[in-house]
Amino acid sequence: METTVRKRRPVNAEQECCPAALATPLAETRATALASDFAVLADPVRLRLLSLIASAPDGEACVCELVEPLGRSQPTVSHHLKILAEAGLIEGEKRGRWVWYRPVARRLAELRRALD
Amino acid sequence: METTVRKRRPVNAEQECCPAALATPLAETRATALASDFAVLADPVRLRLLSLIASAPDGEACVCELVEPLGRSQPTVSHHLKILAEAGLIEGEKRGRWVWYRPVARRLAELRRALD
DNA sequence: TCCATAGATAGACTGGTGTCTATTCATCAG
DNA sequence: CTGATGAATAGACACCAGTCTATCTATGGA
Repeated sequence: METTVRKRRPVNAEQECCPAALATPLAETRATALASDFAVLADPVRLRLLSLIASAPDGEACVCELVEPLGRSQPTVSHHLKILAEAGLIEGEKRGRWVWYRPVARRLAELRRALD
Repeated sequence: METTVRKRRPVNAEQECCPAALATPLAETRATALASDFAVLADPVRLRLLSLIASAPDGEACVCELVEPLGRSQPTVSHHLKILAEAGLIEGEKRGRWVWYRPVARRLAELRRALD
């Protein structure tokens, strides 16, 4: 598994990747992009999905493990996973009949930085 | 102005105020609350309002200064300010005919922490 | 080859949200 | 007291987003 040594970044990666968004007036385009990212997080099901995936044993979880604890239908869960993936907050990998999702730490750090 | 010495907190206030939300499976109630907070940030006008207020000379701005740069009607701006204030992300103070808004840093830090 | 199963897609329905105009409320100047 | 102005509220409208059921696609076992 190459999850941890993906690209070899220094510890202060967040400092170089993206500016603190609130320290200076946001341009409309950047505000729109940021808002789209936060909109992805603005749903309890997706937040729980993220937390379930991030806290899974190997840092990844298959869809079959996610449907039941969420209490939503399988298509609904699939729908939310797609939204998270399109936002780059998770990424999926198909292995056999199962798809395994894992969080994209860099993107989460990016959003965290935006609130500085 | 008592903005800076509001309650006297140590520097590591974020460590004690709220757990990292993604490190453990989120309970439904907490997920719902967090989602509501992110929903407030999921709008470009509100993000620009936050950035305008946070980057204003004295860390505060009156409504009259915000309407024009946003290109939205005064009631629309007022509407968004209300949403930000109800979420506790900003707070307003009426002085004379004007209302001055400033960011609530503690709340922003809280949300930042939630993405750990 | 055929069936069972994991997951994605399609389409419909409903509730919520951003925006506006019109109006009201509050504060100060004269 | 009265008029002007900064800000909030009310109500209407259009659009988007979350959920479901039904269906389709793909993979592996027998």
